[in-house]
Amino acid sequence: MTDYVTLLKENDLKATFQRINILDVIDKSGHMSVENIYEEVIKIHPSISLATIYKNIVLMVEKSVLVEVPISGRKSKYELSKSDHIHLVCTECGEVEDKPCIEETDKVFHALTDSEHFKLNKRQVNLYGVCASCQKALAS
Amino acid sequence: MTDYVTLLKENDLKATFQRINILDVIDKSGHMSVENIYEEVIKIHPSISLATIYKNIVLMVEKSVLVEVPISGRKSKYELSKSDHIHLVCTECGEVEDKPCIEETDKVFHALTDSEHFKLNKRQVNLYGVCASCQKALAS
DNA sequence: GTATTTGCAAATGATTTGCAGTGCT
DNA sequence: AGCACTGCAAATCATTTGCAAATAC
Repeated sequence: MTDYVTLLKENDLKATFQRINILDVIDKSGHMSVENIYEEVIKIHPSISLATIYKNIVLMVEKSVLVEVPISGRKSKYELSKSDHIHLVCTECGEVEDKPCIEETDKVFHALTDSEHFKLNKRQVNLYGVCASCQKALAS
Repeated sequence: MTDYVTLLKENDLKATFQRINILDVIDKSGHMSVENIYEEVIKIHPSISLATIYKNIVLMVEKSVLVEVPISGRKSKYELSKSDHIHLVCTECGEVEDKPCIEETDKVFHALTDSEHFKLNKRQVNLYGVCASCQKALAS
């Protein structure tokens, strides 16, 4: 289990029970919408308010503890900051799966942006399709 | 100038003045938020309502005439459907620029998804950074 | 002890909906 | 003519804000 207390303190955020639970819940699931986070955290900490979830997501995104994953046709999800990767987004069930990023791809991106004098900071690759389990469900 | 009337009719949508103007405005700018679309279209067609803009965007995205471009930390923008490309998103001014997609990158994506038994339908690549003109503005 | 954070309730903002009238084909 | 589309106003849903009480350090 990751040490969320340290992670928070390193980013000048007090280690409250609420924050630790938000991080824990996101980490367990991988990618979650605000609504989903609330539904899960409230099970562990029934008195938490939705406003607290919102305030903390905003704060933790600012501090780069969390990353927003915007998705076509759905609400954004949030994930813990981690090394670059690609998202496979299922358009049926909405699940997001991570795949490691390929080094070659990254080189291509830099080549593209350098020629534009564009100072590249962050890559975001979403591949939309149908996951294996939804394909099965659809076939039946 | 593209023939928006044909484009609409091919997609079973009546060619109303409102829709033609929405398409025209998006095409001219490249990428626009709902708000921006409304601000521009109202100049040409002052009686249009925001509800009509919303209804038509939903409809045209369903019919794949438009594509949603979700962006971290901002409202989604919309563009006309066109061949695959990459978005350079400036985190300062919010402008989005298109770059042609590299064939190699596409092969890599397919390799990644095939191994997952993931049926790939759509690619969405956003590269976030600072555009040339914002770099200049920031330097001064 | 002090500054930050929380939870509540209210405010704001964004998007959707219902419906009567209008316009495309 | 007939159905789809528009515009308005109201409804809903999502997110933000202000403030008094609670908590981390």
